[in-house]
Amino acid sequence: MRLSRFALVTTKETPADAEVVSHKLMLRAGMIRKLGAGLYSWLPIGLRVLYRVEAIIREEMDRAGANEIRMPGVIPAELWQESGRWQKYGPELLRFKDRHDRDFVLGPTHEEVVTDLIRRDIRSYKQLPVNLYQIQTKFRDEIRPRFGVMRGREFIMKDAYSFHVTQEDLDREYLNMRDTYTRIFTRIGVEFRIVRADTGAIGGKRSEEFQVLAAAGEDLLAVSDTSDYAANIEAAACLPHGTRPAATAALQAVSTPGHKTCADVATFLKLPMQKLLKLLVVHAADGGLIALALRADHELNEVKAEKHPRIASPLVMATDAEIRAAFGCQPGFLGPVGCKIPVLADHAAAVLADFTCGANQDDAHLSGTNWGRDTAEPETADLRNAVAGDPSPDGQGMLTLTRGIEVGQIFENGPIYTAALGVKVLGEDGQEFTPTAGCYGIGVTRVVAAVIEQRNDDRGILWPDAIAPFRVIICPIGMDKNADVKAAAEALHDELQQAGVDVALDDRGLRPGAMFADADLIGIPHRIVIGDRGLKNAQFEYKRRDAAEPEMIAATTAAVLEKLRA
RNA sequence: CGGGGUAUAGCACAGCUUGGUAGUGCGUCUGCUUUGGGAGCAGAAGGUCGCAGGUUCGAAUCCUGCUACCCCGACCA
Repeated sequence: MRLSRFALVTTKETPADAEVVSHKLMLRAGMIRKLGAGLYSWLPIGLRVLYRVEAIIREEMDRAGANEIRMPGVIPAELWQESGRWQKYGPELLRFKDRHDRDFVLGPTHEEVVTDLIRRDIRSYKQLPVNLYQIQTKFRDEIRPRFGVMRGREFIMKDAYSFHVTQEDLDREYLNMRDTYTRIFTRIGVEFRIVRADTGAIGGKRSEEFQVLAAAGEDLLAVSDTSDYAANIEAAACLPHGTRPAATAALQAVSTPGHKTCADVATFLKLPMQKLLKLLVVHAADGGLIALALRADHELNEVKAEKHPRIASPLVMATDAEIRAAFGCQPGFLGPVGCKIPVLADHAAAVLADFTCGANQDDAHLSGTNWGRDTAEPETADLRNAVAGDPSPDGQGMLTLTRGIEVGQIFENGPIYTAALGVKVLGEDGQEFTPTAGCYGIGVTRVVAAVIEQRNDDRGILWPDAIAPFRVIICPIGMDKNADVKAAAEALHDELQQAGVDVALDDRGLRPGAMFADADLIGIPHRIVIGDRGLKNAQFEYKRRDAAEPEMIAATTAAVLEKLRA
């Protein structure tokens, strides 16, 4: 490819609204341009990277026995109503009507559509298992799109769905996909970690995420410092540990006028947050209210709360009015003593003794509070987010927290969608049964951003060879003035191309500094500089993008190929 | 959805407080010189100042409404 004919626009300056490195570099390198909030055009240089990522995914999915299909992005609402997600899925689901006033959604994921496909075409157990995948544009009306392509509203996803006769076969395919994803991300050349996950909006039982470790990541991960345990904070269990010390202090009212927040009360009473108990009030599963007791320094884990049988799902926090009706005071002064609604205590909160909590009366707290003595023994549950230093749930080591970018997730859905859509297949025994299913996603556009987050320096991107827009760039110096340089550069370009190497020739006639700056910014892994200086000694200059210094090599295509192979 | 902010040339910004006919840098174009890490000089093009109203002799500037975009938060006990 000759850069003079390639639509490439790089910039020295970064547009004001880019915050994270990958977003800045993608804009500066001319990979993407923004159209609207969370909506991006992919320009030639960016598209090349995207296609390479897609190609690796296709190869590995096909190798794993999956079949590529393509479903529509626009889906009739009926299917979503049938699965129940028309109601369950929140405002992230973009809904609209056609000219006949019929409801449609812009697909954020395609369980319903594939399941419908299966329902129509799969008649016999002999047609199973089957794994269908597509690489397609999805739309999710994110609350807050940000970080460029990392959290866009429109994005490209590889989504795969498998259907099985038995749970064992689903387990087999789940592991098959786990291996496939491992191969995909390894080939792409990014460092990742497989992490236990919550099943979220998709639903189902077993699930793991593929996380690219990066400081800019939006997900918090809890990782054991000794074992291989790793989980998304949403799914990291906090097991009960420690026992409650005996009560020593007497229950005592303390005046805390206007001190509503935990931090405020702790400072005012000169107490550590760990000795303070907070009460959050949420809607209960039975339609009433339920109070959740947590240590003041801990955070409620909404995912865990939602799953608790006594708590309403989705989680709804009580309003100030509801709290006043139930407690007779404002939030900020709530406590378990004399509490008229059921109390569910987090394991860590339940082992507190002599703690301070709200007095259920405005401007007052209670010190020296003890479970069992001043209140009933609370029912306990795991309700909080793990924090650094917690024991690892597998009993080995301590948890540390790090950030990650979720680039893939695999699920065992089980029969939820097949049952909801009434998929019936004839079994070996002549009886109808409902197949069980799994689904497996990769955020293709996000992978591109995640790789950049992990691989960049102050000059630009450092692409791994596998997904670089070009593997090698030729920078001829003074090409327009020097016929030898021009001839050598063009010959090398043509010969590399014939050898199947994806090569760019910078024939734009720029000054050397500008050429080098662009090559570094765009992140091309290998660079050949051809100048009359080197040519006199029959030499090219070769530099790896990540090497400190260039080296001189013989001015032959073979010598260049040798370097590319290394 | 709540809070905050921004909107002026392709990009980044100044000008607005105190109303008077729109500017800087980068980029782009032309010419000459230059050519191993984003060149120098000279010249040039490019703006309905987000949109709609209002105030005023006069509005980028003041007022009202709208729209778009960005940031923070959505755990608060």
